[in-house]
Amino acid sequence: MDNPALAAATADSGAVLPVYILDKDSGPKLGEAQYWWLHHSLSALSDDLKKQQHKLCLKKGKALEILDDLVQKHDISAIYWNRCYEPQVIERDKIIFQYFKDKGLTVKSFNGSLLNEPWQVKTKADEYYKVFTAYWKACMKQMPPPSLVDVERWPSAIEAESEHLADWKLLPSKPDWASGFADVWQVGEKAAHERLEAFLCDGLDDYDTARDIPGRPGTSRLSPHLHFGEISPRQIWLALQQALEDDAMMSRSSAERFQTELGWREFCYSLLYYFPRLDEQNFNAKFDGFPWQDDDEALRCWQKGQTGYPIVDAGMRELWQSGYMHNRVRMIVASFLTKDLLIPWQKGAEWFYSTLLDADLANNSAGWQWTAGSGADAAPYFRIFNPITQSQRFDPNGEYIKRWLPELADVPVKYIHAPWQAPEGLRPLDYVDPIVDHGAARKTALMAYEQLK
DNA sequence: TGAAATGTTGGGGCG
DNA sequence: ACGCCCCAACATTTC
Repeated sequence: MDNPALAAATADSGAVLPVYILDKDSGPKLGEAQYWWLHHSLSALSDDLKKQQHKLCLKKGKALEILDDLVQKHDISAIYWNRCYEPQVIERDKIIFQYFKDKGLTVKSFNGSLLNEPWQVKTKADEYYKVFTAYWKACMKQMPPPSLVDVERWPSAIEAESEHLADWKLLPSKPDWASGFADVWQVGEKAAHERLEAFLCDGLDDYDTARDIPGRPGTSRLSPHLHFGEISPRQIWLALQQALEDDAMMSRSSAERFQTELGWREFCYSLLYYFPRLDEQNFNAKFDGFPWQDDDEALRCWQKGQTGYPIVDAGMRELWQSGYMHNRVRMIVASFLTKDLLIPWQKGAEWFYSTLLDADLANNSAGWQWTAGSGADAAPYFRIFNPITQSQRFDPNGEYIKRWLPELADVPVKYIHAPWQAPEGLRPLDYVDPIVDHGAARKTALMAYEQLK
């Protein structure tokens, strides 16, 4: 456990009341798929607290009103929480902070989910960083060695009336589109740490190269756990250092690469903090004049995984069925949406947000702007992925494609990346033709980009 | 954390 | 033996 708010609360008080508030209006934004994760995560947390003779209090509604009610009913004198960084949540929490402070309560917030707070990493000119490498260099130079805080002694429990998790109906029922999730994911703090251990053991050494091969389990798959706070980046950082000490043969470049990915997460949080409209507004204002096409039909093809490009469609099916998509494929499908289809990146970000279990406002928004070319330290617009070349390079045997597109099971490897080029007899019958010609689409995109200058 | 177009080089076939 | 062409392989630039 690495929960500074809880650690401080248990250390300071004679009794604590752990509470989770589902605040749909002004709390952290939840994607549709994430309600499934939230259900299981709260269930696991509740079980863990039970083992300490504590009861998790569940409440739904406006956070301020709920807290105010609990404070009065249970004679509460202090409120502690770990900070969230979504702009609207920052605003909400500022109000809550002041409200209870004025009432004479002790109110404290803590850093539970970042290695560095956004305001701790600034340039010499006191500006926030807009280039990742400079940002990360500064972090590595100044970053304090992370330390974990744990509950040392559980004080007595305050029992409050709790709503029932089942009544919240967070799980989808008809239809149960989450049926595939449980095959792939185990939710909760314990599962998160088992995942980390497994990755450090089997995945880290080869991370540098395997991370790009979607057919292989080369990534950590920790992102949903990180998002929901089931594991902290500090825990990951320290475990990584430990693994390096324990195994002198461990690949340095792989470990550093993985650290850098945590760095990107922090960079995204910093961008969102200083550019609060990152999820809707072009970071680079030049892109405000970009001639995007609002093609709903093409958008639907992309969402359903029916573009005719196997690597794109496999990714979109993986997303729909498992609530996740491999990072390499995220870049490919995002490039396809914004450059081959010229659909605004916000539409892609929205779809990702509603379908990803790891949907995260900072990461998702920054990632989409990065691909679209409008972001901070973004890929230049003319860097257009070729879905066929990418497929050949990173899924050479079509393993990933065949896993998610069963209708291509019998297509020979030679044609798996571009089945429309197969001779008549080998062409799959129940697979669509490409909705655009990549070569032509690329030229159109470059012409559209010219208009920005 | 690209890809395509264009430029350069060097080896082999061939007259 | 020599120059010429072809073109693959690699490097550079351009989008």
